[in-house]
Formats: sequence, C-alpha cells, structure tokens
Amino acid sequence: MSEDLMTIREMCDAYDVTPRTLRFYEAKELLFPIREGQKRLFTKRDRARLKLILRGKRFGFSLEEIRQLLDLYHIGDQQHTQLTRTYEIAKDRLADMERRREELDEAISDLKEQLKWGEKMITSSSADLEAAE
Amino acid sequence: MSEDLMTIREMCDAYDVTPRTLRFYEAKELLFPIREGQKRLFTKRDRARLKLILRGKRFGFSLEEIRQLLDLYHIGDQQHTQLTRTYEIAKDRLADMERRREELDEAISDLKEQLKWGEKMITSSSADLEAAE
DNA sequence: CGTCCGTATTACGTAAACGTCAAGCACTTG
DNA sequence: CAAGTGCTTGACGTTTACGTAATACGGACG
Repeated sequence: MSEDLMTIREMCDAYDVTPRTLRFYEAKELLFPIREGQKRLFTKRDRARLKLILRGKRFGFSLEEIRQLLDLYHIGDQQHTQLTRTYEIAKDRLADMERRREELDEAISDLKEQLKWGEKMITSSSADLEAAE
Repeated sequence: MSEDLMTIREMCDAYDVTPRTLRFYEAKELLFPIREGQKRLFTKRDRARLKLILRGKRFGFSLEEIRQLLDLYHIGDQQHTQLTRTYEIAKDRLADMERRREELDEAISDLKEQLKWGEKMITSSSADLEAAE
C-alpha cells in the first residue's frame, strides 16, 4: 500500500495520458485531486473516475456526458427527489448502453461476414462483391 | 423501386443529417455521390456507407478511422498481396471490437450494480457509498 | 419574364479536447 | 548556491467535425 496517492506523472504513466489532460479534466470537474501545497495528488477515487472517463471516451461519449455519468456513481446523501431523478437518468443511460451493445454485436457479425469473404478471396481469386445489401 | 438514387434532401430526411454533413463526408472521401449536372445523387452504396459512418461515430471512431474501416468493405478486385494485408487489418479491427464489447458488458454490469444501490437508497434512506472500489 | 426554391460553392466561425509554449515556484543535487 | 527537475498557471494554437452565412446557378411556376 504505497501511499494511495499518486502524483500527476505517476498517473500519466499508469493511464497513458498527458498532464495537460489530467488538468483539463480537473478544470472540467471530472477529477478532484487534492492539493499538497502547489502539487496535485490523485486519490483512489480519482483513479476510478479516470478509468470511467477513458472507458466512456472509447464509446464515443463526450466529456460532458461522461461527467453526468460519473455523477451517477456519486449517489451520495442527496435529497430523495433528486435521488429518484438520478435513478431515472441512470436507467436511461443503461438502456443507451444496451442499445449500443446490440449495435456493436451487429457490427461485429457484419465484419465477420466480410472476413469470410475476404478469406475466400484470398484462397481463391477475385469476385464481385457489389451484390451485397 | 422509386429510383435507387436519392437527392441530398431525401438523404437528410432519411438519416437525420444536414446537407453540410453529407458534403463534408464527400469531401473527406467517405461518400461518392454521382453528379447529375450540378446536383448530387446518392446511390445505395452511399447509403450503406452512411449507415456505417453513423454507426462508427456512435462508437467513438474518428471519421478517418471510419474511412479506413469502410475501405475494408470495399475489398474489390485488388492485388492478392494488398488483399491479404487488408484481411489482416480487418481481423485486428474485429479483435478491437470484441474487446470493446467486453468492456461495454463490464460497463453495463457496473451501472446495473449501481442501479441496485440506487434502488435500495430510494426505497430506504441514504447511506455511505464511499466504501466502494 | 421575374421570382422562388433547392442546390452548389466558397469561406469564415465554432465547440470540444486537448497540444504547446512561456514564465515562475519548490526541491535537491552536485 | 547554481543548475536542473518537476510541477504549476496562464494563454494561445490546433485538429476534428461540422455550423452558418454570402453568393450564384438552374429549373418550376404564376
């Protein structure tokens, strides 16, 4: 348990991002590193959030969308009404993701189909692929 | 079979994009509408490509990445060596997508877990969620 | 024939997500 | 203590993916 806190450089090495990116995310209120004097120290919570940020980006979410998603994970001691609302948003998000999953499955099988053809074309000769819908 | 060709406006209505977007994609060599005089006419092939473009975007691919992916679907009558190379790229892409699917599954189950907590919190009262890894 | 309407081209504008200096503070290291 | 190393805060630059006029062209219509 080396310290639970990481410097900006350790973060960059660990997650393959630049210092600029981490400061940018802090400015956008996606991360909240603590300050020791001048320097930033990133907590376990920051690391968890960063993972989610990078994951979100890989799925085409904007940083603003990601920020809202992150807030879902911060369901702290809020008011009941606000909480219910948050819950609804989260359910919508989940539905989003499951739609994306279906789409991704489709994309994968499309590409697989394409690869089967590619295989045939490599082992045999060329053909006319324009017939495909 | 109304004509198999669509005007820019018909395309916009059908796929919910702007004319600017379609012209932009053409400029970036993602689409290749034919020209009747001045006007563009989009073929079935353009529509298939546009669908893939929009799908790619939903998964966070840049237009440049999408253009390369689209080329995989255009495995026409190329040279054998080039074809083999293309095939390798396609397989890498497929592996990419399957990794993404795993990640998406993880993201979904994470969010579902979060929702279970949210449920408890709504039906009961507030609690401390900071203990979560 | 004048005037819309839809499309075209050209060009400048913009939001998001950083990159890239410039200049300064805090160690520590020789 | 001078020099380097690492971090800091601005501030301006850049790329991507379009938006938004301004201007012009070609057919349809009253």
